[in-house]
Amino acid sequence: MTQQDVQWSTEINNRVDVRVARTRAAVLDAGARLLFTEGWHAVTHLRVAEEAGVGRATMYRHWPTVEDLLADVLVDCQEPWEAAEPTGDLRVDLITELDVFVGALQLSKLPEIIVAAMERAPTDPRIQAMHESMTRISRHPVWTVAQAPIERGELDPELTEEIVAAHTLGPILYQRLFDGQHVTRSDIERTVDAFLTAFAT
Amino acid sequence: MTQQDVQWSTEINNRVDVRVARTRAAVLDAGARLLFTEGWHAVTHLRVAEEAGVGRATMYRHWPTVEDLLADVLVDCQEPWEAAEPTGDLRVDLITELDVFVGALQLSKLPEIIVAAMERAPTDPRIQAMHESMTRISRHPVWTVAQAPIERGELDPELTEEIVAAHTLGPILYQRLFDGQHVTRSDIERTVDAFLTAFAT
DNA sequence: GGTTTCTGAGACGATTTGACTCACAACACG
DNA sequence: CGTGTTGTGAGTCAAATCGTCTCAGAAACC
Repeated sequence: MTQQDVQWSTEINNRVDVRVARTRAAVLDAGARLLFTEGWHAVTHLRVAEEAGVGRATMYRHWPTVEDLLADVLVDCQEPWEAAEPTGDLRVDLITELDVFVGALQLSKLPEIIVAAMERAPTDPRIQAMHESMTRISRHPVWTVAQAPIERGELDPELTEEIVAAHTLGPILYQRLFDGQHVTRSDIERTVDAFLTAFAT
Repeated sequence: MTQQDVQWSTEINNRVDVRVARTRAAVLDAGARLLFTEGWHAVTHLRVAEEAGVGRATMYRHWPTVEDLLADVLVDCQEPWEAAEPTGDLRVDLITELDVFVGALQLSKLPEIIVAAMERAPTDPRIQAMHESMTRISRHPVWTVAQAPIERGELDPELTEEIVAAHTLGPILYQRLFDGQHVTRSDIERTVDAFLTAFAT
């Protein structure tokens, strides 16, 4: 990187230059659009610059490498995970959470993001970190719901966050990734019931 | 494709030219190596040619596009799925099959292959077909084992191949893909027991 | 041993990649 | 509201890559 490290300091006095904000927004938006329509190999400086109506040089100023760009795009297009209100009924709450999960899988392009991140994760620590954070975020809701029943002894006390995730998110994700088909309400209920039957004490 | 379609007909009188075989073997081997070490974006004509010690022109002769190349690499590095001898004990047989599955996941770079295939599948019908065949192959063993008990009424008669796969391979694959950690014997047993508990009649 | 045919080296134009410059417009700040 | 600062776009540049093609030589086939 011969060019000066941070000439446009992004924020001065805690204030972001309007132009910078505009550029970033346009680019990240265009990047996400390309990622979802053409796959992650379409996310290059050139393509995104064209798509965003932004100069190519500007791209390189903000994101020196493709990894910088892709990492930002991935972070940006992660929709916030709205936590559902727990009713106290474990079965109902699990179904609700998995419903949200499936919604995210279907509406947003989470599978594409997951795959893109997984592909790059081995080589890029930033994306690896993002992948881990995504994993954590996705399993947090079901773990939160399951935690109390475990402590109360209604569920197998051996259960860990990883195991709960594997047996609730796992089957759902498998169906979405490999069968491609829509994950239906009854798929969710079957998964939850199987989990409860197997791990209820 | 201006160059004549098949000048080296690959086989003459059902016999493959030794040189062709050598080249193909070297290239597919190098391609797999690159795929597993640097990810699938490293599988380009140039890189593979260097890695395999083969002329670049030769690459283009055999595999005009990157998709041709990658598809062949993927097909080639799929190890044959040796079917285990069923004992008749459902639990034992399922554990055995999942053991084989986990072995394939750990030894071969199946996850990398899966991810690579998934990434390209939407754009390339050949890779999509390969992805589907891979899916079919992977779930065939567990389905075979589960089928008889279902017919005998020992397992939920509603069970389909997709559902069985989702609830056996799903959790295992999730752990491998997202936790990255080694899938242990007890993980397999837990998965099988959960499945049996949930779906035994 | 003669013929076929596969290979490697290299050349080629076209395209892509990063890096850089510079004039200009838009912002921030007094 | 004017002035100085700073991000931006257009465009240039060398280097690398892509896909194609030619050609001589080596090696396989018969």
